[in-house]
Amino acid sequence: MDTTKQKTTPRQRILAAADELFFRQGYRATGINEVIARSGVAKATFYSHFPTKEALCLAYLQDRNTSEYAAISAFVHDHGTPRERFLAVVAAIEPWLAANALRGCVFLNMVAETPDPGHRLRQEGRSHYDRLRSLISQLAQELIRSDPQRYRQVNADRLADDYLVILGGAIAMSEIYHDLWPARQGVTLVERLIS
Amino acid sequence: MDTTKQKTTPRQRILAAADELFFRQGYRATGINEVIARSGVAKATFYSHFPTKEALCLAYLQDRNTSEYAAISAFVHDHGTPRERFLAVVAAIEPWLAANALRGCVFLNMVAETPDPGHRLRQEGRSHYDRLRSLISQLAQELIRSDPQRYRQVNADRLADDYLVILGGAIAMSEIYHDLWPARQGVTLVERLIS
DNA sequence: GTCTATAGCTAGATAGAC
DNA sequence: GTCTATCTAGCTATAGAC
Repeated sequence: MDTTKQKTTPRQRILAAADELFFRQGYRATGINEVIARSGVAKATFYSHFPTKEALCLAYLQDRNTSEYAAISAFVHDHGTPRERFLAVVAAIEPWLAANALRGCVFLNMVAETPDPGHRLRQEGRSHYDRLRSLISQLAQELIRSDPQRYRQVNADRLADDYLVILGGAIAMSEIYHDLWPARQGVTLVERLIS
Repeated sequence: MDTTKQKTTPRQRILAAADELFFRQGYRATGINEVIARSGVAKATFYSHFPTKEALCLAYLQDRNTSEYAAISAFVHDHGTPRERFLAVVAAIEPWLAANALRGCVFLNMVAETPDPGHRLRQEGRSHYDRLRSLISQLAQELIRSDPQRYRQVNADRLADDYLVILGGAIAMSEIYHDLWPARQGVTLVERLIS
């Protein structure tokens, strides 16, 4: 049943239901009827907002892309020093995974269900990690500028590539083991990158 | 019985078809009828070997677990020095992903389609990475023994945890980007672990 | 073992009354 | 916008003739 308030628009309720069900159960495992039932809209209303299930999924991924980046940006900028901000991206993984029942990354899970590399649903995942990579690269540059002598041998872009691999591994292995130790291991690995 | 008359048994053909289709398309996206058609067996024959689709999937994952570990072990032992053998595990990722159309890891993809942490299909993935972790830990111990002075501050188990996160990230990010650069980045990251 | 047929269900998507 | 009814297609799994 629908627990959201009546003041939300049908579109918002549909997207909220899709976000929860697609994330928790997976895309193919979730029927469109289930999304409709949970969002409390009529079937015709759903199809007036989204022509297909895939269109809904794309909108869901785009919303996730925006909201997750906003959340991680906020988390980063809650930290003071350049070193803390740099580490904050990977440090954010552990609480985030814990709050999401260790279901891993929306985009990694989506890619697993979407073999075609050119598919629009996959592109959203690439976009997500590209934005994270840009953020990390920026933070790396700030870090280098904060102590040019110490980090004179460090290349920001190369560092961002390393960081991204560790970040992805922390998420993927936490999902495999259904445990937070890989997320914590990821933090120490990134710390070592700049030690 | 004379097994030379028929080159492959129905069970082998079913498993070969499942391996290709489940891996390429995903588990839920693949219908059991498709598996049956491709394996060239009758429907009743299929159900005499496997009671359910899920049972087939479990057998497929178990076979993959065995064959992939055997392949990576062989690759490792083709290398001479302890350092080369240690690096061989992550170095094997790039050619392996290339040979598998960058479809990533069977077990990571399976986990994405299986939310329930206690599900049998998920346990096979944990088992796979546990075996890799044991192998890496062994190779780390050999490496340390080969030059105790140089590696006196290295802990084999801790090193294996780090290695596993990098390995997982190399695979996951290669799948996201549909590109081999994360796999190559993984090699340099592991090299840095022991430098 | 093979083949066809089909049960029983659910999926995504549409139509019509209100 | 809501509701019910329905279409077509596909799914997993079973049954029966050969």
